[in-house]
This record gives sequence, C-alpha cells and structure tokens, in this order.
Amino acid sequence: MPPSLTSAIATPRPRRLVVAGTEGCATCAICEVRANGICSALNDPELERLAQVAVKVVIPPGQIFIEEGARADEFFNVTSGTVKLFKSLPDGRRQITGFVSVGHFLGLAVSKTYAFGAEAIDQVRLCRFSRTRLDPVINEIPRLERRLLSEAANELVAAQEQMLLLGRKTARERVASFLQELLEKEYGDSPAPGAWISFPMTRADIADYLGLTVETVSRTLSGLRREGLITVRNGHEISIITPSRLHAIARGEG
Amino acid sequence: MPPSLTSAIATPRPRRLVVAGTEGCATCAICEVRANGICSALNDPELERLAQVAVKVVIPPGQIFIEEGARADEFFNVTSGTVKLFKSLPDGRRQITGFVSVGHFLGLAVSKTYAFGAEAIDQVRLCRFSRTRLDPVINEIPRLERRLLSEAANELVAAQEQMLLLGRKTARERVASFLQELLEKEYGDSPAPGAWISFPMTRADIADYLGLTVETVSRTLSGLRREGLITVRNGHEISIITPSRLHAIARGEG
DNA sequence: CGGTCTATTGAGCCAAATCAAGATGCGTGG
DNA sequence: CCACGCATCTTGATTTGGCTCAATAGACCG
Repeated sequence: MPPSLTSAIATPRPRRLVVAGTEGCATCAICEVRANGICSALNDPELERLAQVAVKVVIPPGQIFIEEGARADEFFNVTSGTVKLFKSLPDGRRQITGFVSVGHFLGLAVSKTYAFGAEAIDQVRLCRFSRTRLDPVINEIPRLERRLLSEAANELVAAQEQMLLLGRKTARERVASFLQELLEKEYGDSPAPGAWISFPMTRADIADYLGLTVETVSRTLSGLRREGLITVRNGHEISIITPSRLHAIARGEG
Repeated sequence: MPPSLTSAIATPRPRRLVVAGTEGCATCAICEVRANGICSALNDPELERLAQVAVKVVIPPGQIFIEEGARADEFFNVTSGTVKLFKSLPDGRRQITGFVSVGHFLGLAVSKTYAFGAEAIDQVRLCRFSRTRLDPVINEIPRLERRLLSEAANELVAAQEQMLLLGRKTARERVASFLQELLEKEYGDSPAPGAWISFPMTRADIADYLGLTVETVSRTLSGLRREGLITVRNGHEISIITPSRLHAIARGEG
C-alpha cells in the first residue's frame, strides 16, 4: 500500500488566500439557512447578538480559506456550497478528512493553529466570526456551547467510521461507503432507489478522501456500473439502483 | 491493500461484560488523579457534587466494558490503566481508533448508542457516571461542559491525524508515527533519547491501530531495530535512540 | 477548434497481505 | 524444578490488491 504521491501532487494547488468577496453583515434572523447548524439552537435576541460579530463571505471554487498550521483566530459557519477539509504531508500527499456543507461549523480546534486546511470545492458562502469576538458570545449563551459539543461529538463518530474505512476496508467497500454516504446526506435513511444525486467533488478528491488513487476510484466506479448497481451521468451525478446491495458492500458483506 | 481478516479474527474475543469490581464511592477531592482530565477543571464543592454521581470500578485486562452499539447510558473517566477503543465490521475486521489512559473521558457519543467499543488492555480503573445523573451536573457547571468541548476538539485533531496516517502513510511511516506518539505521551515534546518506554498493547493491537497486519508490524519494528533507530526489550519496552530520525520518518521525510 | 483539465482504461509492478514454520515467553501443575 | 500447553512474536516464501506508468477519450472554454 504505497502512498499515492501523484494523486496528491497532480492536483493543481489552488492559489493562495486572496481577499474573498464580502457581502456585509446581514441579520442572522432572516438568514436563509437559519434552520441549519448552530444557528438553529438560538432564539431571535441571541441571533441578533451573534449577527453583531458575523461577516458573510463568498469563496470562489478552489480557494483555500483555512491554511493548515495558520493562526486559528477565526471561526466559520458554512451557509452554502461544499468544502473539503484536509491534512497534508510535507511531500504533498494529502488526506481529505471530510466534505462539509450547509450548517457545518468550522474551526473548533482549541490550539493556537488550525490542524487542517479547508478549500472551497464549488462556490461557498460562509459566516465568518473572529475568535476574540465570538468567545464572549459563546460564554453568554450556554445553549450555543452545548450545540458545539454535540456537533463535535457527531464529527468524532464520523471520524471513527472513516478510520475503520481507511484502515480496514477494500477499495470496493470504500467507494460503496462513499456513495452510501452521499445517499444518506441527500435522503436520510430512506433509500430512494433510482433518484439522481449530484456531487461536486472530482475523482481526485474522492481518492484523497478514501485513501486511494484516482485510477482505482475510476475503475471501481466502472465496476459497480458494469454490475448494474449504479448509473453515472456527466461524471458528477449518480443514481443508485440497488441501495441495499450497495449498503451490504459498504459494510463488507458484499 | 486487502483487509486483514486474520489479524482481527485470530485475536481471541475477550469474554463479555461481566460484573466488574466496584470500590464504592470515594470522594473525588482526594482522588489520586484529580489533577488529570475533566476533574482538574473543578473546585472542591463542584467535585463534591460530581462525587455524588460517580462510582469507581476496576476492569480486568481483556474485558470489554463498552459494547459497540449498546445503549449509551453511562459515561466513564479513566483513572488508571490503558483502554483500547475500536470499531468492527460484521466479519470481524477491527480498527482500533485510539488508546486512552488516565484522565480520558469516554462516552461523548450524543446518539442513543455507543458508536465504538472499549476494552481494557491491562487492569483499568474507571469512574463511572450514569448519563441521567451526570447530565444535570453538567448543566450546573458550565466549566465542565467547556472542558468536555475542549477535550472533544483535541480528540478530533488526533482523529484527523490518524486519518492521514491510515490513508496516506507507508507501513514504516505508520510504525514510526506510533512510536513517536508513545514518546510524546511519555515525555511531551522533549525527546529524551535512550529512555525506556513501556507499552501494554500487543502487536495485534498495534496492527489494528495502524491498519496493518501483525507480521508487518513485527517486520517493521525489526527493521528499525536493525537500522539502530530503536532497541526493544521484552517485546513491550522500547528505547528510541534517535528521536529526530524517527520523527522525520513519521512525517514521510525518512 | 486547439488547449487544458478531468476521467477512463490497459499493462506491469511492488508493498503489504497471506500462508506457513519456528521461536520465545509464560503460567500451571506434576 | 522442569515439562507441557498456549499465546504471542518473529521470520521466510509466496500471492495479490491497488499503485504506477502510459495512452486515450471526453468535457469545457475561450
């Protein structure tokens, strides 16, 4: 199981952090994603308090807005689009630790620096909070802290699941797990066989997420297609024909 | 990179949860590990409050005291010994997601059931709290919740590091990373070259932690020994001769 | 319609898994 | 004390799943 240098290096490194578009500070109360993420835990006056320290920003596709190892003095809340979180080795090998989208809170790292990087896959909208300004708000609103704790616990569970995948699953099982995850994100646990799911990440992203190479991901998807388990459209839309079969494969019972 | 069925199955499944020794409820104020873990965040009256809901238990080596998927109605705080946390696939493949020892808090899972299992490696002492009794205490003491959040964030960082290891590192880099981790747990970041570090886990545990097989772990350790980077004594004690070389290997610069 | 990414497919290779002996250590009981 | 049984660890021989290298095929875009 040699490291896949090329898959990581071949990915063109997106340009560095440049100034992202700022949309001014809208009131959170009328935020279109108020029902999602940490904001859903707050009432109107609390949201008002939060709005005072929030700045909405727009990040273009491919831009890194959290640099690994940089000083961690900002938090983010994703309001639209998809973000990839990653860690890298000095020689460029890269592991994507998660894809996150609307409602997700970023920057929980307690240390002085970010332990991971974050890059926009498609166009991403964020609420940005400076740490120094958010901290007192968190202290004021215990429910917010409780919400963060519960979010952290959920992420921990997901991380453990991913460790099982990376340490013990075959390529086929990994790809099936990934598709399964897409399905669940879209439809919860109701299978919805045959519906089209579109995803923004490239094969290289999927490979770096699953600890594989681009070629293996591509080959494995082709295999599943040939077996009639899935259909692929435009490369970035799939339809899962037999969710239960896929689920069995993902758990190693395929 | 086929799954290592044997390494997981060969490991004899320890007996099921039987009644563990109970030591009665000592006051936390005089607890020998008061300075560690969540308790260190509390003052005397708060500890007194905590003591009311805590039960000290002793777990013999090899016993599973958290069953994957079981109802999660208890929390634990490790006061001595070493615990392995793991997730398994239906066919027995196993991934150890972490080794935890004194001061560590277990059971953060927000869901109804535990997402992972926990097994004592050597003799383990725990403080056990029932969820229903601990919840109000957490609500009363915001500092406790903050402490839990910070612990969760730290675990998340460790989990991301482990995903990088499992997804992108070679066997040699994984073993070096593991040894590096042992060294850091023992001495922080001051290298202490040549000192003996003893660890309780077997080669099978290490393999299940690093996503390798027993044979590969053994061979790799032999390799590092042959190269004069480490010395091994009794199989469960090592001395790291050149910490900086090891660290370089762990980061993929070896 | 050429240029540049991104994805697919094929051929060959290699790191780690699997299979197979031994070696070492350790508790138990004669 | 040693002999036995059992588990753990090490080492060797062989196999293989996924990586690497290489070439082609789409997709997108100015």
